[in-house]
Amino acid sequence: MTATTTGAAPAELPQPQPQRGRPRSEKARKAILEAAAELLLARGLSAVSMDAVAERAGVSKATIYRWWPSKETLALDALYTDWAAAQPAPRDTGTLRGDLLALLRPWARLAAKQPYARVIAALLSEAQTDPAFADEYRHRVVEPRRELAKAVFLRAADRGEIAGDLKIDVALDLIYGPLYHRLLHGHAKLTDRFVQDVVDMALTGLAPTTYPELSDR
Amino acid sequence: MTATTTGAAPAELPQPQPQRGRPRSEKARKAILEAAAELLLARGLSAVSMDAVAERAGVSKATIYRWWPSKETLALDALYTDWAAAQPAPRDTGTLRGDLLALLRPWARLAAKQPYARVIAALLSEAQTDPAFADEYRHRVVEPRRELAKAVFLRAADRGEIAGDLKIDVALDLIYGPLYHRLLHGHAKLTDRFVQDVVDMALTGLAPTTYPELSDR
Amino acid sequence: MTATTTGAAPAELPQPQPQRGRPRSEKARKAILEAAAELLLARGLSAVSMDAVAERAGVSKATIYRWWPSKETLALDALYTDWAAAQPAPRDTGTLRGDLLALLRPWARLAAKQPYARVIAALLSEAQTDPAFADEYRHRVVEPRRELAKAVFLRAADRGEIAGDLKIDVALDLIYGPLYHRLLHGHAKLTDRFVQDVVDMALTGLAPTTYPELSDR
Amino acid sequence: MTATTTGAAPAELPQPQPQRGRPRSEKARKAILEAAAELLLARGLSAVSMDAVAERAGVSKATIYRWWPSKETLALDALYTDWAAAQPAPRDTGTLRGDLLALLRPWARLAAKQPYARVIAALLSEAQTDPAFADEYRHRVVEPRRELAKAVFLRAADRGEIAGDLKIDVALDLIYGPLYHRLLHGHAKLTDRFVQDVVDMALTGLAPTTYPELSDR
DNA sequence: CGGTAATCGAGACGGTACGTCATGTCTTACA
DNA sequence: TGTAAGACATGACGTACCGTCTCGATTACCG
Repeated sequence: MTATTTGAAPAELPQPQPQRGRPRSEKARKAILEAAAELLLARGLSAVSMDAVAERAGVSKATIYRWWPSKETLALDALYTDWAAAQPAPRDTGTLRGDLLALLRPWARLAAKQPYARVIAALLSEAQTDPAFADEYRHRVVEPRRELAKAVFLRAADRGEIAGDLKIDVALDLIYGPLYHRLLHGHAKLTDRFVQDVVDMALTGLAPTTYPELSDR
Repeated sequence: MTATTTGAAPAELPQPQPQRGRPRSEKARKAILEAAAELLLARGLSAVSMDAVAERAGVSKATIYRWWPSKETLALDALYTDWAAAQPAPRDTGTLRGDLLALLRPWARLAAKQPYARVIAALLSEAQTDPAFADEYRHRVVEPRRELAKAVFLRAADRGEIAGDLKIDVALDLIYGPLYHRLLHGHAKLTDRFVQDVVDMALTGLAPTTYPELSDR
Repeated sequence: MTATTTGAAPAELPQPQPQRGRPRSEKARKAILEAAAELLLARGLSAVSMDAVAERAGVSKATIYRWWPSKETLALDALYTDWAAAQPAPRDTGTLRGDLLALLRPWARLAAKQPYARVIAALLSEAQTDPAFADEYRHRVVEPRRELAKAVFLRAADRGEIAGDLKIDVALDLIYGPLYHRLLHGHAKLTDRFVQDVVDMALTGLAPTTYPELSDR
Repeated sequence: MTATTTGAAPAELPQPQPQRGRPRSEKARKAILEAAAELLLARGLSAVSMDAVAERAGVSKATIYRWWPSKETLALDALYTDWAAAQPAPRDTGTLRGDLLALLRPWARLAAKQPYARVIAALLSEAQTDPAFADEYRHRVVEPRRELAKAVFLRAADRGEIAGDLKIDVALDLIYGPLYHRLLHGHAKLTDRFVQDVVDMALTGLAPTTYPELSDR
C-alpha cells in the first residue's frame, strides 16, 4: 500500500493487492495517534510538531510523513478517534425539541471540555488555507454531524412538527451556528442552559407574533 | 509614550506628558499596518511573518516588536483598520427585521470577500491559546459588533416587537452564530439570501405552532 | 556519531559504531571550513558570523551549529587547517641555535602574513572569557607548538649545549614571548632579522658578564 | 571643545575659546568612565555595551558617542585611569637586575589580577582591526611602558652593565614578551618567581658558554 | 531458501522564522 | 551647544520546526 491521503487504519477495504514488502507497523500507527492526541489536548495544535510527535511516539519523522501529509491531517485523525468514541448515538425522543436536545447537549458538553475549542479553531483555520484539508475536514467532521441533525428534522417533518418546505440547510446552521459561535468566541459559556435556550428560541422564534406571515413563506 | 499593548495611533487620549525623546514615526506605523494588511489579505495570517512585514514596510523588526507584541496583535490592528473603514453605520429602519438586515447584509458581504474568513479563523484560533489576545480580540472585534446588534434588539423591545424578557445574549448568538458558521465551515456560501433566511427563521421560529407555550417562558 | 565539541573530520578514531542515521555530509563540512577560512583571513573573526558562513557555504545555520558550538571554535578549526598545511616539519640542524631558527623563522613568516595576527588576537581574546574554548585553544594550538620547541631544547641538553637543569618552560616563553609580543602589539615588524636577534640575545644573555653567577642557579 | 578622539578630561590645555553653549558635564564624564570600568572588570569588554554603560551611568547614549568614538576607546580610557593609579613609579635600585624586577614585579602582580588579561586581550584584538585605535593604544599604553623600561636599560648602559650597542628594542621585547605571553595564553601562571626567572634568564642567556662570540655582534 | 521490496529507526540536511540584543544614527524638548 | 530620552535601520544571535534525504536494519512475500 502506497502513501494515501490519511493515515487511517489499513483494514478499511478488502485489499486484494499482492501486499509486497514489509507491512505497515500497527504499533507505530497507534503510538503516533496517541502521541498526537496527547499533545493536541494538552498543548494545542501548535504543539503538535512532527518532531515532538516522533520523539514521543518513539518513531521516526519519515514514518509519520509516509502516512500523514501534514500535522493537521494527523491531528484530525487523532481528534476524530477521541471524539467519535465519546459521542453517544442519537435517540428518537418523539419530539423535535427532545431530539435536538438529545443531540446537542452531549455535543456541547464534550466541546466545552476546554481543549477541544482550541483544536477545532486551529483545524478550522487550517481549512481556510488548505483546500484539500478543508475537503477532508468537511467530509469527516462537518457532514456526519449535519447528517445526524438532518435526520432529526426529517423525522419532525414526517410528524408534521415543521413545515414540509422548511429549508433544512438553514435550520441546521441556525441550530449549530450559535453553539459554535460561543465555543469559538468565548464571550460566554457553552452551558446546557444555553443549548436549551437556543433550541427553544429557534423553535418558537424571536418575534413570531409580529411577523406571522413570514412563516408561510 | 512607552510601549503599550497595541500599536494604535498615539493620539487616542489627551496626553499632557512632555513628550520626551524622539517621537514615534507615523510613517513607519502606517507602513507596517499597510504591509501587514496586504500580506494578511493576500496570503493569510501565516504569511504575516515579522520578517516579511519588516521587509515589505521598509522597517526594522525591532520597530515592529516595540509596538506590537505579536504578529497576531498586529494582524488584528491591520484588519480592524480595513474593516472599520468598510462598515457602514447602522440605520434605524423602523422594524426589527429591517434593522437586522441592514446590519447583517453589509457585514456578510464584506466577510464573504474571500480573504476575511481565513484571517478571522486564524485570529480565533490564536485567541484560544493566548488569553491576553483573546481579551483584546473580544474587546475590539466581538463586543462592538454585539453592541450594535444589541441596540437593534433594544429598539425592537421599545417598539413592542419582541418580549421584554427576551434573552438578548442568546438572541445575538442566534443571529450571528449561523453567519459565522457558514463563513468558517464553508459548507455553503454566505449569500444575501442566506442572511435573509436566517433572520426570518430566527424571527418566526422553526415550529412556532407546535411549541407555542415555550414562547411564554 | 553524535555532536562533539569540534567539527573535526569524522575519521579521526576508529569508530566501530553501527553508524546509524544519515551520515554527515563531507561536502558540507568542507564548504563550511572553507567559507569560514575565507571570511576569517579576509575580514577577521568578527566577520565570521554564522549567517555569513552559512550563506557563503550554501549550508544552513543549523548544520553549522550541529557541529561547532560557536563561531570561535569554527574559526579555530578553519585556521588550524590552513595553518597546519603551511608549517614545515622541524629539522635537526645539529645546534640549538640552528634548530631554533629553523623552527621560528617559518612560523614568524607565516604569522607576519597580515591576517593571522588579527585572528590570533581574536581567538586569544575569546579564550579569556570562555574557559572551554581556552582549553581547546591551548590543546590544539599552544601545546603542539610548545612540544616542538621543547624537543629542540631537550636535544640541546643531550648535546650539552644548555644546562641540564634549565627551566625549559621559562625558556619556551623567553623564545616565543617576544615573537607574539611584536605580532600582537604591532609596535615593530616581525622580521627574520628580529627572530635572529631574539634567538641570539636569549642564548647569550643581555649582560652575561655582569651576572655570571646567576647562570649557575 | 568639539568632539575629539578621546573623552579625556577637558582641562588638558588652556582653552581661550569663548566656550559657547552648555559646557560639558563633568559629572556625566565621570559617571561614564566609572560605569565602563565596573562593567569592564566585572564582565569583560563584551559586556561594555553602550546601552549598558548609558543606563548604568544614567546618561544618554548620544552623550557617550559624542565623546568616545567606540566602546573600545571608552574601555581604554576607563582601564587607563584604573591602571595608572595602581602602578608605582619606578625606582633606581642601582643594578639592571634590580631595576627590572622593581619595574616588572608590580606590573605582573597587577596584570595577574584576573580581569586585566581579558581586557587587554580584547583591546589588542580590536587594535588588529582598527588602525586608529591601534595608534591610540600604542601611544597611551605601549609606549609609556616601553619608555620606562628603556630608561632602565639606558641607565644600565651608563653603568656599563650592558654593551653600548645592545639593541634595546629587541631587549624590551625579550623582557616584556614572555610576561605578556603567559598573561594572554594562560598556559601557566604569571608569578613573581616567573618574573625573576625571565629576568635572570634574559640577563645571563640560555647557553652563554656555547655561543660566546654571538655577544660580540 | 534466498531474493526482492517496502517499512522502520535514526538523524543529517537546506530552509524559514522566531524573538532578542547591540550598534550607531536620528530627532525631539529641555537646560 | 549639551544633554536625556528614546525611536530607528541594521544585522547577528541561537533555537525550533519544516519537509526531505540517506543510511543500515527489519520483515514480510514470492519465486
